[in-house]
Amino acid sequence: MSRADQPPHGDGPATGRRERARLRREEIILIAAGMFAERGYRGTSLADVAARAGISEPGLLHHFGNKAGLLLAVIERRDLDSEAFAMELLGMEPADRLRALPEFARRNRHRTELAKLFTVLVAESLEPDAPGHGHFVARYRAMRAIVADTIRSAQRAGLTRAGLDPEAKAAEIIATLDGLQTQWLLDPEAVDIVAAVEAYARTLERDLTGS
Amino acid sequence: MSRADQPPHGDGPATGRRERARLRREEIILIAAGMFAERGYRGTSLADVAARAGISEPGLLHHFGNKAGLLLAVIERRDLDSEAFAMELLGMEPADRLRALPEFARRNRHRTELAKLFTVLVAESLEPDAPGHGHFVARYRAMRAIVADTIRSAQRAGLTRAGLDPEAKAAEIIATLDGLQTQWLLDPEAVDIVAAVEAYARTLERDLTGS
DNA sequence: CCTACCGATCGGTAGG
DNA sequence: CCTACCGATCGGTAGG
Repeated sequence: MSRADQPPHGDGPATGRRERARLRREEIILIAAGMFAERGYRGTSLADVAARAGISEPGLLHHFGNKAGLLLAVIERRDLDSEAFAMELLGMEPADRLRALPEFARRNRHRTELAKLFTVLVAESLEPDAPGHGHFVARYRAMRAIVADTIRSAQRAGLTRAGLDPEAKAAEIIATLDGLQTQWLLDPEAVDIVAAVEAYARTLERDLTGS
Repeated sequence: MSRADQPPHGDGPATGRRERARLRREEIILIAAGMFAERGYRGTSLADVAARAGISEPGLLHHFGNKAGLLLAVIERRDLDSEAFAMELLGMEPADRLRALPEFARRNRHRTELAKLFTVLVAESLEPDAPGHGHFVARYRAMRAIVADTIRSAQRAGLTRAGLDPEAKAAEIIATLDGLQTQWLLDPEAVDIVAAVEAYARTLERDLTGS
C-alpha cells in the first residue's frame, strides 16, 4: 500500500484539521475528568460524556476507541499536572521541599476536582484487571522512589537522621497526604486540609531531623 | 389494634420462618459485600448479586427495598466488625493501644476483602448525594473523636507530650493507616502492610512521647 | 464525526 | 391479613 505517501492536499487545511481534532480531544478529556471525579469511572456513561461534550457516542468513540481508552486519556492528562508538580518540587533544595507541602495543599484546595478524580480512580483501580491498574501501580512506585531519593539525599547532606528507612518513610508520607485528602474530600467542613498538612509538615520535620 | 398480641400459632414455625429470613439476609449481605469490594457499588448489578445468592432480583429487593438499601445493609454489617475492633482497642490501657496496631494490620492481611470494601465504598461516597455519604462522614468523625480522646487521656496520664493537638493528630493517624492500606491493596508485592504499620507505630511512639 | 441501530443488561415493579 | 418469595416484564440505558 502507498501508506508512506503524503495526502495530496497536505498543506494548511490538513494540519488545521488535526489541530482542531486535538483541541476537541483535549476539551472532551477535561469534561470526562470532571464527570469521573463526581460519579467515578463506573458511574459515568459514555452517553453522559457525549451529551455534555455536544457529540454523539460514536463520535466520542472515534477519538478514544472505547470507554477504557477515554479513562487512560484522562489519567495521562492528569499525570501531566502531577509531573509539573514533581518537577517543581525536585527543582527545590531538599530542605525546602518539606516547607512546600502546605503550599501545594493550599493550591489543591481550589482544585477539589483534581483531588477527587485521583481518589476515586485509584479506588476503582485496585483490582489487577481494572483498566487503570497498571498505571496507578507504576505511579505509586515512582512517587515512593522520588520521595525516598529525596530522603536519601537529605541524609547524605546531614539534614535527616541516618537511622530511618527511606522507602518505608516515603510510603508513610504519601499515605498520610492521601489519607488526609480523602478525609477532607468526604467532610470539608470537619477537616481543614491546609491546616492538617501544615501540622503534618511540622510532625514530619521533627521526625526527619530527629529533634 | 391488637398488635401486642402474639399470633395464635406463635410457637415454632412462625419464629422459625423469621429466623430463616434473617439468616438469608445475612448470607446475601456477605455475598454483596464481597462483590462490592471487588467491583464497587456502582460496578455491581443487582442481577449479579441475585445470581450469586441463588435468588431472583425481586426476591433480593424484597429483603432490601432497593440497591441503596442493600448498600446500607452491607455498610452496617461492616460496622459491626469495626465496632468490635473499637471495643477491643478501648478495652486496653492507652499505652497498649499503640502496640496493638501492627497486630490489627496482621489480622487484616488475611481479610483483604474487608479492607478493600472500605476503601472502595468511601471513594464512591465522597459526593454528598451518595447513598453511603452520611454514614461515612459520621464514621470518620467518630473515629477521629475516639482517637483524639485516647490521645487526651494519654496526655493527662503524662504518657504523651502536652504540646500536641489531639484532633489534628487523630486525623493524621487515621489518614496514614488508610493511605498505607490503599497502597498495599493496589500493589501488595511492593508494599508489606504489616512492616509498614509496624514502622509507623514506631514513628508514632516517638512522635507522641516526644523522645 | 453522523444516523441508525445491535445484543445484553440496568434498577425496579407488576400480579399472584 | 401476614411472610417470603416467584416468573415475567416494565421503560430506559449500557458499551459498541
